[in-house]
Amino acid sequence: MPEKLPTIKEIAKRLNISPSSVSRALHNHPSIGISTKEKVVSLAKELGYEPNQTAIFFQKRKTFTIGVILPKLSEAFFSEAISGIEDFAAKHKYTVLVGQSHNNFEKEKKIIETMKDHRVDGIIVSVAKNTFQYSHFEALKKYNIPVVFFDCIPDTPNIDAVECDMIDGTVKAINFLIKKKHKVIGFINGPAKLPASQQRLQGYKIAMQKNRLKFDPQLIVNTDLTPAGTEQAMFELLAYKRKPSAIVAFNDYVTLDAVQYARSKGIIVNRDIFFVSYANLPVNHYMAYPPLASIEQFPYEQGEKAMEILLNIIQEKTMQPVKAIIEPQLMLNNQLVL
Amino acid sequence: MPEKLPTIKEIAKRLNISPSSVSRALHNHPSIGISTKEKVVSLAKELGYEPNQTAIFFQKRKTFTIGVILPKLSEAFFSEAISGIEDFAAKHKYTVLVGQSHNNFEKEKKIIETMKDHRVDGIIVSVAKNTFQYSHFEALKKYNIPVVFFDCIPDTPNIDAVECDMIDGTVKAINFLIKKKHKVIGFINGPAKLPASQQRLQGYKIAMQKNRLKFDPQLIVNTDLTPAGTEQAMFELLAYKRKPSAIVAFNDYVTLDAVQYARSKGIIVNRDIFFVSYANLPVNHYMAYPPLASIEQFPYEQGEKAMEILLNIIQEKTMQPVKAIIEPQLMLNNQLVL
DNA sequence: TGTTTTCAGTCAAACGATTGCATAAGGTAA
DNA sequence: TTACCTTATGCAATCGTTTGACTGAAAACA
Repeated sequence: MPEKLPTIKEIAKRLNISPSSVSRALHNHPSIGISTKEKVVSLAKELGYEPNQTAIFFQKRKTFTIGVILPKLSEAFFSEAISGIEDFAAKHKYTVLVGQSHNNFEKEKKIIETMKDHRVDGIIVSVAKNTFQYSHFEALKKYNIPVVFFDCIPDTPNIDAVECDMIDGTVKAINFLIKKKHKVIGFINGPAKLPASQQRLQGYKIAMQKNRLKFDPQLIVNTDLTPAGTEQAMFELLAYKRKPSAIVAFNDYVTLDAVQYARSKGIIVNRDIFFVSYANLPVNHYMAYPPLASIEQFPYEQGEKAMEILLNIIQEKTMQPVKAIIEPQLMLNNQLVL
Repeated sequence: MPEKLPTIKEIAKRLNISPSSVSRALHNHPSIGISTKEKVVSLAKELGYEPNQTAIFFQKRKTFTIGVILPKLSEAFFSEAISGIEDFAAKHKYTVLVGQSHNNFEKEKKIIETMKDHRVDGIIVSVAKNTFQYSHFEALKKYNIPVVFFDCIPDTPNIDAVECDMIDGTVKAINFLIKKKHKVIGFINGPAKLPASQQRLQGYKIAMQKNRLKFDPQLIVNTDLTPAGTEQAMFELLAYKRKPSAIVAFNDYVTLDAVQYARSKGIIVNRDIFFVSYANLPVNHYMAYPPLASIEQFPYEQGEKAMEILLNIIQEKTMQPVKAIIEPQLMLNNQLVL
């Protein structure tokens, strides 16, 4: 049943020529006679010859496989991103090995280990939310495995990365709310340690300043991204004497929990209070109380771009570290807000 | 910079012994002297030796990689399933290559091709919604690549598969509604060709019969799973003179669209009409008008099980085709409904 | 005709690890 | 002392493909 697959050697033997000639015939090498080439090609087709990729991987020290490490595939942002990566990779005959870190540092390290063993040609990663030490990525240099970061990227110099300009995104969000006459704007930020949180905060400050509104630190609360953390954050915001009329939240998942909390307190969302958040989840469309607007970060495009950069590094087209910036857009019902 | 990694040969040369001895020393082969073994092990550690997996893959004709083909990672069901697969695989030192078919037959074929080229040890697949011909899976037998199906499985005999008993699931859903005094129960089924639709329909009939309710074919409509298709289906159901007081929908995404439509027509969901659907999406929790109940299909467990079966086949522990049935459960606010 | 070019192909090594078989050294028993 | 066994190790083939160096023959040129 498990019949043996034809090899180059087999073809060579049958045609009484050397394996090297077969190999060259199949690769259109110039120094191979046309008649031999035809014989080889037709016999190869007849036998259903297919090159043994594992042999080639081994021989070429290249696997045409790239590893992708993500926190969670179940977040729409990441499943979109991986589609971008996969599509771009497939176009260039690369395949994708996935690993989910579930935002766990140890797991992330283990995945890197496995991918390194598998000799992937490169890795694309969105760093786990509680990874604050990056030596496991540094270690990959020794193995000549390039890494491209996206979304959640370390604050280390000289790395290749794709990121969305969250300062700009936040400024857009705040400007939008201010245009809608909101003056007291709350901000539920993520964990303070996160670069992503720091960017958002910076954007918040810039936007308030530019609009000559007072920056009130009490309007800034943090969530650890769990529902409980978000509820606590909401509680604090709503208890504050300068109660915000609008809230910018770290992402749509936080918004979901925040809206839930507000509703449970009898607050009517989109009347008593308005939300703007990051991500532009497809489910927003179905929500009864969707955020007023959401900052689209174009995960698919980020994935594509990351893969493009990685490929350039692998093919040694790029030497300098590249940092690609994606411009986020404020979306309202999937329409661009200008 | 790209320093060469140490190999068995290198270790052998340094210790003036043969590569075979090194290999055996590192594998605790019985016939190796204790002193040599120690020398080898310590030098290996010192040099940071790591076996070249690509060489081993090639030599052993085994890649410790399995392919997973799914319609879309962005559906929560599949991202959950892949977590189950990945976790189980990781435990057994396997890695996972992913491909998304986007429910496209051609793409599915292409992915299989690539995975075959990569010499994966096995494949787990949820078949694309418009694949009705399975020769590309059959072809894998020739390459000795076992396939385990889950979720969307072909109606072919003698296949290995994990599936959720949707007849049972549908019966549970209908019984639940009948207990709630609903007598006219509409049913938005998926494309009639789909085995998944056929099972659901059968469950519907069985449940109606058991409860001595008349089976009314006009209460059964189909959607092609697009929002427009679902709207049309809803339109027909609501226009029917025996207007249903409850609707069972093919899955939560269909429900999302159906609810949207109902709301747009001024119908109050969970007062004028009730929904029960399949999938138990996490977002249901956040919906203002969630389905009354949802049939949980345990995607994580399905993934795990599929991987377990596949591993058994790869390790030749199983010879007979296995069909594992997962029992679905009706969930209400993430609580089991009994 | 003799010399150089070109063509069409072969040889053998290499990639890194594994493994069946052979063998040397040393020990033991008859 | 001889025969035999054990233990530790080496040899060489193998997995399938690629590739630099080489060769023999024919074609082209002077």
